[in-house]
Amino acid sequence: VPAPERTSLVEVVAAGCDLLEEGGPAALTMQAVAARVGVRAPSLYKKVRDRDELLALVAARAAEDAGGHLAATDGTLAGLARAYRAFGHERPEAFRLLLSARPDPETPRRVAGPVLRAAEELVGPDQALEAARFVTAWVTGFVSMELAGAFRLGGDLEDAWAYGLERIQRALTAPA
Amino acid sequence: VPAPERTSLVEVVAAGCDLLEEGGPAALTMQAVAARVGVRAPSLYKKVRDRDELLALVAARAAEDAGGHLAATDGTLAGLARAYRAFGHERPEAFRLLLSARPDPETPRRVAGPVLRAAEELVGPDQALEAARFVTAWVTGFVSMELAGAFRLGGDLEDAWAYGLERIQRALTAPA
DNA sequence: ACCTGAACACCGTTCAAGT
DNA sequence: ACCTGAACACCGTTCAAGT
Repeated sequence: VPAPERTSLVEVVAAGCDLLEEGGPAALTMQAVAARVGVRAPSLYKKVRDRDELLALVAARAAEDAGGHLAATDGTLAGLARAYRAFGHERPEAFRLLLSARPDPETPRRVAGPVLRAAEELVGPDQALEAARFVTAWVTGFVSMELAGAFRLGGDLEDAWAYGLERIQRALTAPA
Repeated sequence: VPAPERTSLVEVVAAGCDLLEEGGPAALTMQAVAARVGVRAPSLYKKVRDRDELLALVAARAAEDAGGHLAATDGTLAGLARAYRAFGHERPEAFRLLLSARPDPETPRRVAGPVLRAAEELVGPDQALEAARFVTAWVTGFVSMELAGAFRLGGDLEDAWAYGLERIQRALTAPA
């Protein structure tokens, strides 16, 4: 006797995203997700192999959302950097998860695309990859430390951001 | 009737460090730590309020160890960057914990000292803090992404490292 | 064909009872 | 004064039994 689904994978992943942002990874329990989609925990294993796979799916959706932020910019390095930082401020837990979990190998490629194009615009195709990694590492590190509260020596964070962004642009455009 | 201690806080924290590096945060359970120091789990609560405090102590020791790496360099930005990266390679889990957990506010200050001095040497006292944050963010981001396997577009990672380091030095020494 | 209660192993934590 | 077994609440996961 067939029985209709009472929820869907999309709904489960969405509930996971919400719980993650509301209470961190520890709040993303199978029971909490199940309760949120109106089902009991064991039913989730029809949609998902285990909690780790659910976390990976949540990370993949976070990557897509971050990619959306990037796609909505003017495409300059400064615009992309600002957008990535803004995403980190709006969804700190998703941002952190992106750096710890490994989503499927395809999604990050879509995120890296805009950065790679902006870098190529600035330094040409030969150094585009290195330049993109240079910018990405700086932004990722800056936002990670910011979110972790690791900038503890006083001073203005916005100054540090503007300083870094300006130096990066100068470093990339200056003649060798 | 008094009873002698069968372990010590230092031993407990050391066991925590080892377990963390061997199997990640999930392997750092109270039972595993207890077993490693030859005691039962409830006894740990004589040394430590809860698991979170133990994690914070492990993070603090990781910060001290990282500081040791930095202190053993020539004190240049390049040397400090290389040493911090080397620490990340030797103790990836400790490195990750440093970015997620918050150790006591005093230890990071000792880590930041050498970087701040090297930055001041290069750009003068007015921009020392911003410059130090610039370098630190880049190195932190680079190593984090490296450890997470987030550099997925091929290319040589050592090239990307050298490229970034060289650009940073150029950006900091170039005239405004 | 999905959903569920019950069960199992494991975890963090508490506490009264041992020595 | 520390250590422990037992207990509790919670978690991820499995599975036979329901519909």
